[in-house]
Amino acid sequence: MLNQSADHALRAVLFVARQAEDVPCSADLIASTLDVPRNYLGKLLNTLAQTGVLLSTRGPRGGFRLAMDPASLPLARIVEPFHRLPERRTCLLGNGACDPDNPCESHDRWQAMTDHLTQFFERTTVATMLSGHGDDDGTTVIMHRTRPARDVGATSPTSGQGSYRRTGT
Amino acid sequence: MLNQSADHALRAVLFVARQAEDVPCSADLIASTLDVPRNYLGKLLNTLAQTGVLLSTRGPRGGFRLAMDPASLPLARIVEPFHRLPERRTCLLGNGACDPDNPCESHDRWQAMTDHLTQFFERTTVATMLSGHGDDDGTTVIMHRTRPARDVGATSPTSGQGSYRRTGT
DNA sequence: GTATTATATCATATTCGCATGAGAAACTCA
DNA sequence: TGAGTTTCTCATGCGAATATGATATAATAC
Repeated sequence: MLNQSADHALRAVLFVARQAEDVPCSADLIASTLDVPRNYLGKLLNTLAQTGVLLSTRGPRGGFRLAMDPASLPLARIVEPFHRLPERRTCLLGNGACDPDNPCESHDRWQAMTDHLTQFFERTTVATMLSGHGDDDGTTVIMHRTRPARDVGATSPTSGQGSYRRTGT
Repeated sequence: MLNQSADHALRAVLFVARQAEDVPCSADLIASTLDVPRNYLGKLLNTLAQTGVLLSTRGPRGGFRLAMDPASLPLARIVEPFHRLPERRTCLLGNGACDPDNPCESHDRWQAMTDHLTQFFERTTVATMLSGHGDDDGTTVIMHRTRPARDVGATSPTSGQGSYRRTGT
């Protein structure tokens, strides 16, 4: 489904999101909880911090915490740096035999499937994932981004220094 | 979406399925058409033959043809030897934190997504993929298999020696 | 300001999917 | 039977993803 890096990243963020907001999780804690090699996870957490998903603080009582409201954080934002979601342009028969202007017989069916997949990652937020079992349809669209915005930087959260208000829960 | 091997395999089978039934396609032809390295594709075609998806004949005018009615051939059957479809048992939070008896908060949502994906491959047949654009719902369930049956061997087709009757078209 | 804790970064090892090449085996046709 | 065609099989190369280890850098607490 996802490659290992994306999988680790997603699970790490969900873990961090479940903790109290202002208590950072150390990479050590996350790594041992998820049973992922320490240094390897460190690198993943690092890129998550660079893409503005997590905030990192060094030193004692340091660690990682969410950089934004989990209700505004689609899974795609977490996953994209590690795992390319399928592109709309080419379908199964790819190379020349199929493009949007001159689609092959299989194009529509294949694209319906990949679209479903892509939209799951784009529409599902961290908050949704933690909101219990799937019988409420909290999967409202939060943001539509066509391509990964790589240079997001630590986008300053809505209300001051890393303290957003949790909406639901 | 799929790894390259599964992708090549799928496209190769679709290509073969589009040809006349009794004229085998040589690996050379398929490879050049799909723009895939000859020997690499050969190995893929070989395992497709071993899993009973294709029939291979050697010698002049030899090559590969479908081993069964395309309407009875779900994409999963083609893809499984090369690409593991997601398993139902473990979800996102995997390792111990989540199992079917004691699911995590994210379990249902994640599983709904993976189920959708898995069912696409299990319910969509080669015939469906070639039946034109996706507005008819020809995706009726053909077979339900929970785990890959690796030792299928060349399951003798329904009506004698490799000559099935094509249903639609 | 020094010791401690933790992230950041670099260099390197390992594993696996992808790919290549050469030769063996099987089949057809003349 | 022998030449030609095609799949089959084995051995090997290559590169990216995964993983490890050591050191540098930053923040806190005393």
